[in-house]
Amino acid sequence: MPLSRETEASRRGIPEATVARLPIYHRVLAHLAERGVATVSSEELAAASGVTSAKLRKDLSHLGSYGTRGVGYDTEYLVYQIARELGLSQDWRVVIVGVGNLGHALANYGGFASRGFRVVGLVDADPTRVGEKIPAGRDGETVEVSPLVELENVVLDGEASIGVIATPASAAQAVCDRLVAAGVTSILNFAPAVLSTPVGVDVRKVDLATELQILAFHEQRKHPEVRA
Amino acid sequence: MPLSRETEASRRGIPEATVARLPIYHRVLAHLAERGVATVSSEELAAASGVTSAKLRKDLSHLGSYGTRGVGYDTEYLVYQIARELGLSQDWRVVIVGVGNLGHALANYGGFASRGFRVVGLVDADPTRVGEKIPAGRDGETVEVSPLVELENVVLDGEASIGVIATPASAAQAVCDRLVAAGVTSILNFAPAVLSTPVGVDVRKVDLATELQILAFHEQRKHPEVRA
DNA sequence: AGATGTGAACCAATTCACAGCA
DNA sequence: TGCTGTGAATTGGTTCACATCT
Repeated sequence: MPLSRETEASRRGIPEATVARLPIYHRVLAHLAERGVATVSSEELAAASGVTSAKLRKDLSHLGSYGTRGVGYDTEYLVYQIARELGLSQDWRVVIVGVGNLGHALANYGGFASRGFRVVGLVDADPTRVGEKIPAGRDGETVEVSPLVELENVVLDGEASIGVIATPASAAQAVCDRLVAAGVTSILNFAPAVLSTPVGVDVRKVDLATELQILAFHEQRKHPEVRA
Repeated sequence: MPLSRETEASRRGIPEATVARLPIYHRVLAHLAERGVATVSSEELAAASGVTSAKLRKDLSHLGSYGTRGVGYDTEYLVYQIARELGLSQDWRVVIVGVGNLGHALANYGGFASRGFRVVGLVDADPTRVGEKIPAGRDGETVEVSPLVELENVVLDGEASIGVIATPASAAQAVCDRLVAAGVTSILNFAPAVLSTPVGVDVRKVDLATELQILAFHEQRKHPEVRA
C-alpha cells in the first residue's frame, strides 16, 4: 500500500523525547489561543516553550505537517492536533493512593481536571483519614477517602486505568502490585522506591529528593571552594 | 602533566544522564548498608536500582574505579563516594515559596532533611497563612511562614542557594526573578510555567500534569479502539 | 573463576543548513 | 521573501563483549 494517507511521518513511533515536550507546547498554545493569538511562528512558540526553534519544528514534524510555510502555525488548529495526539480528548480516570499532604495537593490540583484527568478514587491506610471528603476537580466536587482494603474495588468501580502512588516508600511496591492486579496499566510514583511491574504497565516516577540532589550536584560545581 | 592522579575518568564532566541516576544508586546503597550488606555486585545493585548492569558499571566508571574485580563494590565505601560526588556532605539551605498543599508537603518531606537539605525559609503571599509554624525537617523543628515582601530577607538571612517555587503559574516568573536577585542560583519549579533565568542559574522543573499526560499518551496507544 | 572497567558498535536525540512551498 | 519541514552531520547515551585484575 504505497499511498497511505498518514502524512508519511506520523503514525508509529513518536520519539519519547518529543512526547515529553508535547504537553508544554500544548499548554503554551492554549494560553496563546485564549489570548486571541491566531498564528505563531516556530521561533515564537519555541521561545515561549523554552526550546530552540529547530527542535520545535522537528518535534512537530513527527505529528504531521500542520504549519504553513512563510506564515507559521494556526494556534487553534495546532492546539487541537496536539491534544488529539496526547489523548486529551478522552477523560482519564485516576486513583490516588496515599492522602497525606502530597496526596491532598494532587487531589485538588487544578491542572488535572482541566486536562481531562478525573480523580475517581482516594485511598489511605490511616483509619482516621478514611471517610474524609476531599475537594477534587474544579467544580466543588468532592471524593471520599476509602480504606486500603477497598483499593481493588475503588479501581474497579471507578474504572481507573491510571494510579498515583503517594504513600511512604515502604508501602509502594505492595500498593503497586494491587493496583496492577486490579487493572491499572499506568502508574505515577511519588514514593522514593524502585517499582517492578509486568510488561505492559508503564511507570513514571517523580522523586523530589532526587531533583534537589541533581541541583546540588551542579550547585557544588559552581563554587570550586574545596577542591580536595 | 601526563601523570595526574585523577583516575583518568573522573574530574570534569560526568554525563548528565549519569548524574540523574546517582541519587538512586545512593539511596539503594544506603538501604543495603543499613541492612548490613557489606558488598554488592553490579548485577545486584543494578537490579535493585532498575537499570542494567552495564549501565551501572559505565555510570560508576565516571566517578572512578571503586570496585574490586571478581568481588564487587564495598557498600559503605561506594555510598560515601557517591555522596561526596553529589555534594551530600554539605548542607544545602532551601527556601520554599508558596505554602499551599504542595508547599506543605515539601516542607515536611522527610527525604529532604535526611539528605542534607534544610528548609531555612517559607514564604507565602496569603496573609492568613503568614505566621503559621510548619514542621520542617525530622526533629520537630518548625519554620514560620513569612510574607511575600520578606522574600529577599528570608533568602539572605537563611543564606539559601536553592529556591523551590510552589506558587500558581501566574506568580512563578516574578518569584523566580526575586529569588535570583537575592542570590539563589538553583531553582526547583513546580509551577506549570516556563521560567527564564540568567546563565549560571539552574532550573529543574517538576510538572505533575505533564507527567500524567505522558502516561496518557502511552495508555492511549495500548488500546487501539478508535483508529480514526 | 568471577566480576569490574572500558573500547567499539550501536542507537537516539539534537543541531545544522537549506530545499521547497505559500 | 519568509518560514516550514527535513535530510545530513553531530553529539550524547546505551549496549556489547572482552581484556584485565583480584
